[in-house]
Amino acid sequence: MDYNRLAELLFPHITTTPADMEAKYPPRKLPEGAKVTRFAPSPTGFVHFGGLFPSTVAERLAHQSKGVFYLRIEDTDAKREVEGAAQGLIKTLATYGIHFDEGAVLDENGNIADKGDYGPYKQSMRGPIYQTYAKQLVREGKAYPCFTTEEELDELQQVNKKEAIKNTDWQAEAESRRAEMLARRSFTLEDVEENLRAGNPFVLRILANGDPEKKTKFTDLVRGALEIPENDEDFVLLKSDGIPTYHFAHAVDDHLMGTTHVIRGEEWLPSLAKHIQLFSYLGFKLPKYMHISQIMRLDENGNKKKLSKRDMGANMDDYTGMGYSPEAVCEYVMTLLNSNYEEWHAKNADKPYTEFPFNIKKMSVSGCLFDFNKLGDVSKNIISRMSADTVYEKLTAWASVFDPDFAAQLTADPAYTKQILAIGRGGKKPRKDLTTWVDAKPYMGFFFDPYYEIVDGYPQGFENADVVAALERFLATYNAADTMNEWFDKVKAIATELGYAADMKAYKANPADFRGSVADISAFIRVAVTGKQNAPDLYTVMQIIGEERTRARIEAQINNLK
RNA sequence: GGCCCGGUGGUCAAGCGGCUAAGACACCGCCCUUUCACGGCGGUAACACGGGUUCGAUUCCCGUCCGGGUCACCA
Repeated sequence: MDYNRLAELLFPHITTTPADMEAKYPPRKLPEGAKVTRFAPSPTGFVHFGGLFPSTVAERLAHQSKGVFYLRIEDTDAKREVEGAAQGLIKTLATYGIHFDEGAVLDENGNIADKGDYGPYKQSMRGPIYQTYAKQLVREGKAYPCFTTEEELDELQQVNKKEAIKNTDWQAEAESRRAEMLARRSFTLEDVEENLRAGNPFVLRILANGDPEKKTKFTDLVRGALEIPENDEDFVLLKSDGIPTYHFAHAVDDHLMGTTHVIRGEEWLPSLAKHIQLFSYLGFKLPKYMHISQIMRLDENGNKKKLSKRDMGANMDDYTGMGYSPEAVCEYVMTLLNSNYEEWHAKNADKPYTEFPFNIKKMSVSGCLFDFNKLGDVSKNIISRMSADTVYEKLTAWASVFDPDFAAQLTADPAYTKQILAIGRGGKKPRKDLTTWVDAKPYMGFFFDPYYEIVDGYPQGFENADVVAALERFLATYNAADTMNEWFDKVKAIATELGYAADMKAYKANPADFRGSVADISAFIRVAVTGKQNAPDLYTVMQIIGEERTRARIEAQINNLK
């Protein structure tokens, strides 16, 4: 067969050569050891937790090595593309600290633009580049056109219909596919000319020369030594619209763009054979690969499943609404990514995670379960270390979007709100009341009159009259100017007066001797003032709320209970 | 079903031929405490199984089992 002729037939409009491309996209000039990595999402939806993973690794590796981290939009499947998804991706990634040096960026109008010398960074704009290499492969007899239509193929591939998967005769399936593939390979130039004249679309397939019985040794940076069977499948390089498949685009782009480390999910491992073959056909140097294990969730049968779009916690845009700050999520990701992160963080509590020396060798090979408990713990610690001012800013920013009514309360008197937020904050052992911003309202809502309500009720085992008696005495002696000790002494005096134990030890020794304890008296007052049985230090709370409102709340309760 | 990857407590995980098998989260108990939140102390709980190799296997090899991934003109 005259392959040059075939190439001209197939790609008459392509006049560029691979050499032209190499000249246009020369190797990058970077210091020794600098890594070039990328994140290459397809704009089909939101950023997935499972996508934040590899992108965090890629970002860390590039920036830690003074290399380049770029964004490439893999929009080769027009059918699945979602309007505006690429823009959303960029914004979401940015909130999680994923910033790109190069590639697709948002311009001032919010549109996707290119930044850097290796573009375009949208694959749909790179048709001629791919076709240049495609033409070359045809010339070399390494790729061929296939005029079999998608519909015809579908009939052969009932295997991929999920429902049929169990009843499939795999043996027969494989054989018929193999036969089909071999049949596709035999054609004449005349066949091609005829199809072309008839306007029939074709896909370009690789002419696979591998023997799956033969394994090639391969080293993955996270998984170590691997044995990859050679590829013998004539997979598609160019779809009938002239746009490449992932495999082909991966080879051409990562070569031309100078990617040194390909970081992607482990679902790509089975395709690795194809990529090795392609790079070899194209005469490209194979980049280093890291296949990151996936994040899992538990299904109803207790089995692990890969975290998918619909799962809780999958959509990165949801975390904000759930009240998690991006720092918390990033730190949680780090704990999963590098097992020694927590140890480092314990010693460097004040440093941002970006200073952590990220190490490929510390990455886990097996997929881990998403753990909200752990995320919560990380988040709680982060919030506890913030200053009252910082919490005020973040909380009000969050509330202004997700709970405007609450935001209005919080910002009505910033000094007041900050006083509340300062309770137990600072010092070695700060309180850890807030796991997420969502917790703030139930925790501190009672400080604001509109949210004050009796939610817990008074302690069990007491009559309303008991509560009223205690509250009335308290009101009679209450002086907002008292110190904490004076204040509590008065509470104790009330306890004694009403037959409650003022001393907890004495009460615990002989509970039957008393009506209750000073703890109960405190609880009565606490519920009256805060509406809850659990709250931060009562004296402090009353100081912040102020004498007038404290009295008003207690009086209202007395009237209510009478 | 073929191929590939994996298997240490409920979860995340240290471990790299010799240890009473770390630590963190979660859970439970005790202490502190007028409640809560912290903090302190302690506890329950693991090397999937069977064969090798070896003086000795969680660690190396093989098999079994289990789990995951993948088998498109999707990425």
